[in-house]
Amino acid sequence: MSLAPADMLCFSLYGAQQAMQAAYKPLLDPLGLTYPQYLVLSALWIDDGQSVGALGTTLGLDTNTLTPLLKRMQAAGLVDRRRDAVDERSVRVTLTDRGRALEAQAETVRRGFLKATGLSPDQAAALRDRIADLRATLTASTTAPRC
Amino acid sequence: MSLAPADMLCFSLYGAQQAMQAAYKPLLDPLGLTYPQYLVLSALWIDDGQSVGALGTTLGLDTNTLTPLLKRMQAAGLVDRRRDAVDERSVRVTLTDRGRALEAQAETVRRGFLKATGLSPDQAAALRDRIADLRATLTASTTAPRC
DNA sequence: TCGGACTATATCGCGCGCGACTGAAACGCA
DNA sequence: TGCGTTTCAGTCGCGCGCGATATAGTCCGA
Repeated sequence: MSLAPADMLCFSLYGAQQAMQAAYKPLLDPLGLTYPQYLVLSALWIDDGQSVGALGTTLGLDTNTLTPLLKRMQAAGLVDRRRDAVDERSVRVTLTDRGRALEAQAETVRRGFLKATGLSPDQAAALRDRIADLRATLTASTTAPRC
Repeated sequence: MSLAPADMLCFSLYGAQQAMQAAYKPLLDPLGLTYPQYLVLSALWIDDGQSVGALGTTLGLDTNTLTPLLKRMQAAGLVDRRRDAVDERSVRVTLTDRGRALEAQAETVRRGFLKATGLSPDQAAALRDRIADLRATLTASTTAPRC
């Protein structure tokens, strides 16, 4: 009557995410980055100087995860954290020269990961959209279980 | 030149896995289980008395994760851990009555999660297979990067 | 303008994952 | 038989995620 982990949608997701991070490891280790740190940089390369909260919205993380993570990145010399002069509540996260310079390596990382997936760019985009849809549905059903 | 997290396949996976665990939370909290603990039980419901290593192969986890996890489950009265009488190196993990009894709730959990995905069983199975393929490819490319 | 509500970030505790290492038991071969 | 090798589990350290809580800054209405 029970289902084996391997037959569950949830487990495929769980395992694929771990395999994804494992695949990134050899690509990111030379840069001294963890995967979540790479995500933060990716967000800042698009839009530097975001607040902690804005980063959290982009990445789906709360400050309890982001604050220590950003402090480690600051200690590594990748970003600066400074209180906003206008609104002292918010903290602006900006790239250092070192953080900005890593963008030059990003293309190599992306190509390496795409190669590891064995997918064409179109296939990868299609699967990405399917999974993103699943995420959206799950999030919606969790945050608003009524109706 | 850079890609936003939302446009990356890896990020959709990362976010979907978090949304998946969040969707499971209201289903598993009443049972006093975390998601990895639910996976362990699922594996034991199929095949009770597995060794720690066998569980690790099934779930893609090593003993550094499993041993503390299983100890917590033992403390919660869900499983027993006993050295194999024949081979004293391996540890057999067996369900307690309490752990076995939870299988009765599993169907409710499964239905609740499927509903949260908004997918039909066929759609869920199809997506599961696609994601499992991705996982297999990623794992293969990571463990054997030569050739 | 003053006080309460709201907002943004930070802190704490705990459960994973995982790399690196340790130690004990079983195996295999000289 | 004895010793090196292999196998299995456990331990340690650290970086996430996240629920719960704290604190400081801002806003808004009486």
